[in-house]
Amino acid sequence: MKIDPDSSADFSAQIAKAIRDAIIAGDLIVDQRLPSEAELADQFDVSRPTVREALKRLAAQSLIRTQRGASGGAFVNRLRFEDAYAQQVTTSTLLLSMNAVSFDVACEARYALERACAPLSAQRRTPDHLATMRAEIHRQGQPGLTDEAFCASDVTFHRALVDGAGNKVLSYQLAGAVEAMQPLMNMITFTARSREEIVALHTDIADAVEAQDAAKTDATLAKLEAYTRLLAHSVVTARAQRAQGKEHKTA
Amino acid sequence: MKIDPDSSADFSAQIAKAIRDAIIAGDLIVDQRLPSEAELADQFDVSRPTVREALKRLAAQSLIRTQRGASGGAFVNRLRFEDAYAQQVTTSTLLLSMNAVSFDVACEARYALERACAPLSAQRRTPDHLATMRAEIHRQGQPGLTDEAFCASDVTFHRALVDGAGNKVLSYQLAGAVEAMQPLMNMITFTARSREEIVALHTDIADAVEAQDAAKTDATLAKLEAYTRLLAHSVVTARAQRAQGKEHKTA
DNA sequence: GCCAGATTAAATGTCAGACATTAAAATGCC
DNA sequence: GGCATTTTAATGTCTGACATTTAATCTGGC
Repeated sequence: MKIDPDSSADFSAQIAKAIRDAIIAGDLIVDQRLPSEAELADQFDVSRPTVREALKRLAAQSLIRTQRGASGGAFVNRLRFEDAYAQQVTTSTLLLSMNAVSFDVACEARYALERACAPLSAQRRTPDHLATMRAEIHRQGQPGLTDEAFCASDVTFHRALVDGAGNKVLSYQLAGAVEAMQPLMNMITFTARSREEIVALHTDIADAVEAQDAAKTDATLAKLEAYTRLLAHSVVTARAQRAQGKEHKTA
Repeated sequence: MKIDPDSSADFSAQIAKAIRDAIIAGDLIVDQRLPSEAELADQFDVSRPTVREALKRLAAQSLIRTQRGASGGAFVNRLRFEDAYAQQVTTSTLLLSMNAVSFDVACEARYALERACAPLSAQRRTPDHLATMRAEIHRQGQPGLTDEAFCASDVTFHRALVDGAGNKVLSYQLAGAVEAMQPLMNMITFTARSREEIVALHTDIADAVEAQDAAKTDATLAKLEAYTRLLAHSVVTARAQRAQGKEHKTA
């Protein structure tokens, strides 16, 4: 592992890349200890602060963990699904907000992926998953719930549906798609009427999943997607009308 | 934004979190310049190296970029889909390899997600996507292709299929699932016979997508998934037999 | 011989100050 | 007014030191 002093990239970025590549290639295995910062500084012929910057880059990606004290150091981290979830959600959320992704595009992606899980979930869901779904449906029906709490419960409901597929890779991939939608969903005002409608659809989904009816689960999810987009569009339309009203006033 | 000197976490981790949260909350907007390192060091009451470690953490997640020189500094980065792809692929690859995810689980997730895209792709694919798919099919039929090159072409083919859906969010989510499978796929030895079979299925998919036949696209993908798993299982079986053979010898 | 407590050592975490390098902005000259 | 030069403000890097944490080691008493 060497770095190029003439490269335009920072030393710390080059060192981080070298170590990252070694981890991906399997040259460094899980729980293996890296050389101490001083030794790495010697090896790469840079100072310790530079090495530290590189290690912090890797720590930010959960690729290593550090431990203080004697027999401490930096260790290759076993990347856990839970760690990856969090990063995925952050990244997905920022992607949507920073790239002006429309509600329709995000919604389409989310439901397309979720419908991919539905047949598997109908087949394999456990009583636990069903219980979570029922509990969230009940919560969603309670009056006095804020829109944010309603959205959060919605996320939990859909995660239970996805987790029902019993495939950790799928759950991981979907975590981003479902949770990243939340800020967009929060723009919607959920009236008593629309909550009623959503709770009814959620109930249909839970029933279909409980009955292990993949086709009905899929069909109901399609309905829910259509209804969600309808709600979002009505928000946009209302907003546009208000804006036009203002325009008339100022004109 | 403040940090807690009594917290068990590093200062640099706390500072990174504070800035990251500010970005997610929208308090810092895209292309906005952060205070200089010296100013941040003053604000948080830490030294400049500590601030730098925090900034490197954020840079590793592509949340900021830095520029040298006068009127340089750290700027909030617009997180691009391309940047996010790369991180997704790295993370997904490591997740699979470090958590001993079985071929079946990964394969199931991948095809479930891909089949979610298929109907949309059949509907919206452009001539460009079809051309890419045809070109890769042609390459896959050429003799003398290494297994690695065959796999790489396979990835390109499937990415064209996914991109055909014309939904950047879907493409982003799928990038990880498809590319992360590559190391697992590379375990398979593709015989002339199996390549022929795969090329035939790919051709069927391209035909179905060109004909905008969503049902047939989906059905053929299902066949391809079944065949891929069959190939993988035969590898596992062969390996087990060899192991048993050895056992007999040594016994 | 064994265990509890004190000591030591090795590592990361943090700081201070300095210099090098870069690139934009200000300046001055013609 | 335009071009070359200088200034300046920022990041990138280095050195050396001290603080803190933690495991291993040593030591003394029983």
